[in-house]
Amino acid sequence: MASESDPAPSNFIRSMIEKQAASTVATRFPPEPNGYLHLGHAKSICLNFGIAQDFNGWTNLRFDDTNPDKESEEFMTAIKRDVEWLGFQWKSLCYASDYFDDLYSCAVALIKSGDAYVDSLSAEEIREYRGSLKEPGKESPYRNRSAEQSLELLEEMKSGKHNEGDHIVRLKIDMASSNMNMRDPAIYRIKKTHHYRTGDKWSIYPLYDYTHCLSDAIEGITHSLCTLEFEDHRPLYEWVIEKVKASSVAVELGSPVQTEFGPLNLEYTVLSKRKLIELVQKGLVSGWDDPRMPTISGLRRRGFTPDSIREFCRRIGVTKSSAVIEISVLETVIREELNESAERRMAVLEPLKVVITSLADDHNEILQFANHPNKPELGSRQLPFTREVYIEQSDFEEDPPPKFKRLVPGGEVRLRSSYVIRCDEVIKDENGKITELHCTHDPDTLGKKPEGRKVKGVIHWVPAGHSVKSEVRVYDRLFNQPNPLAEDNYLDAINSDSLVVMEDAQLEPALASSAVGSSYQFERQGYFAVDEDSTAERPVCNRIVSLRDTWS
RNA sequence: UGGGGCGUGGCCAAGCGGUUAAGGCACCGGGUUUUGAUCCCGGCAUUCGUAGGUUCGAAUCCUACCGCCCCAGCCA
Repeated sequence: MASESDPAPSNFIRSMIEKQAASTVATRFPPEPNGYLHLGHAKSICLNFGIAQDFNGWTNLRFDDTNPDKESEEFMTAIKRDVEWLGFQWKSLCYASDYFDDLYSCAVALIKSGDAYVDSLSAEEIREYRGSLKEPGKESPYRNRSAEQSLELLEEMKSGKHNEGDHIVRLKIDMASSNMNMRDPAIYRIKKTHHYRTGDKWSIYPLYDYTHCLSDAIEGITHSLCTLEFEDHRPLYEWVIEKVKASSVAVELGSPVQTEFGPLNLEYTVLSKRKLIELVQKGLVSGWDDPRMPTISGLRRRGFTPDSIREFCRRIGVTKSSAVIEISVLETVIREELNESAERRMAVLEPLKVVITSLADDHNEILQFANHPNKPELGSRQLPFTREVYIEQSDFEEDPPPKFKRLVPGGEVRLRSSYVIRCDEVIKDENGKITELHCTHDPDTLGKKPEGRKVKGVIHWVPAGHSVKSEVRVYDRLFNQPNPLAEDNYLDAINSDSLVVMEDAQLEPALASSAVGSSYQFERQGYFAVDEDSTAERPVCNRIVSLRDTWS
């Protein structure tokens, strides 16, 4: 497992910073509070906070709250929790809305300097005037109206005198630019929505391209790291800061530099907030923290740890290409961590009763079980061995496939940390369904190999009268396609078997009072975490990940 | 035939003119094992999208071509 001493791997951003020998490295993680954080954000968080840490700098958490239609306090709360849970501390908690007054002053200054204007074209007209990828746009007839007139209209927009869509503030750049972002981008729109933080003060809200760069500059961010899709926005980012600096506004601005890195893509899932919102809203998952979701909260509930997610981010690297990461990378990081740290327990997910006829009805032999096969310091626990036990249905086959090394009629198998048993009789009901097995045990096999023969198989079990009935939720990938977006509709690729509930699982008694969130290895099956749906009478466990399986 | 990016093994990814082309995941052996787990040992790119060129020497420099991604929200 990765330790704190594992150095962050080299990447192009770190190399760049090393060459710069900058005095400070100031970054920010700037989510819009319109949803929950997911693995893609984790990559950005680890990059932004990690790189600042390593260069003795700092990182702000900034909510990009410029679109009150979609944003809420619930999301801000969840985001803060997730960043902290991942193990990072921000220097300042900031909000783009903190800068609304400054941003407005800057807009006034840009109008005065002739770098912005109020346009009164409709949205459709603006789209037509914008031209296409291959054809230049046309200038709005309002583009050259006087600064005084624009200022007057802006003031009216701000005070709510106009309806949404009536006017808009645009930068005056170049309608013929080959970069669409430079064709007089909009920077303020009328929106008469209550804002969680600023209330009803504003009836205009600034747009991303205008807000983000200035927010970075105001906070003194040195390295503004974002994903590849914003590459085309960089010239605009720089243009805005330069023009505002050249104006006479009394807003102090630093000189942030935007650098873009490749977004994270993970097989068998989707990592776009819009689509995750859709999954939640359509009820295709139980919520943002559904253990199948690639959200931080979903992974946490599933049983992933902050360390494992940070290690995942370390392993995938940071480059300028859009990587598609195999799911095995994620599975491996949590397996590696839990293999070291998780205590072993026995649990039978689909029970089959076994009667050991060679034992007395009241046989109750206390056996000792190591909590970890390679770590004696983790201690041991006791488990009674009784006449009736449960084994896994899949550990018995009347007609076994080749190389099957579990229990078969007339065959022997080792009950884990206990005795070797032989299957004497298969009991079935009138439908031919196996209801129980009658076996005999070899009393001379506790802690030693049987005489004169080899028993290859070892299976897990629980004592029938002493086990705890519980619900075990076996999760699988949410989509059945490596790339759900390759479908016409990605929802067609939803895996209908992504959750299988084992209603009759039997846990060994030591698991009865496990704390919510604690995780264990259920021997031979995988790693499981105790879910928050657990009750005192009925624990609920989530399968985090199966054990590696080179047989089936 | 608008602009911006990216192409190193199945998936990531180091590499920055001289290395036998790191490492991880995956996969394939073999050993240990009372978890078909773990652990251990071994294998896994004569080659860096393709074709030319520069150079004593190229994944690294140049040229052309090919492929993939992003951009026409009053979203971020």
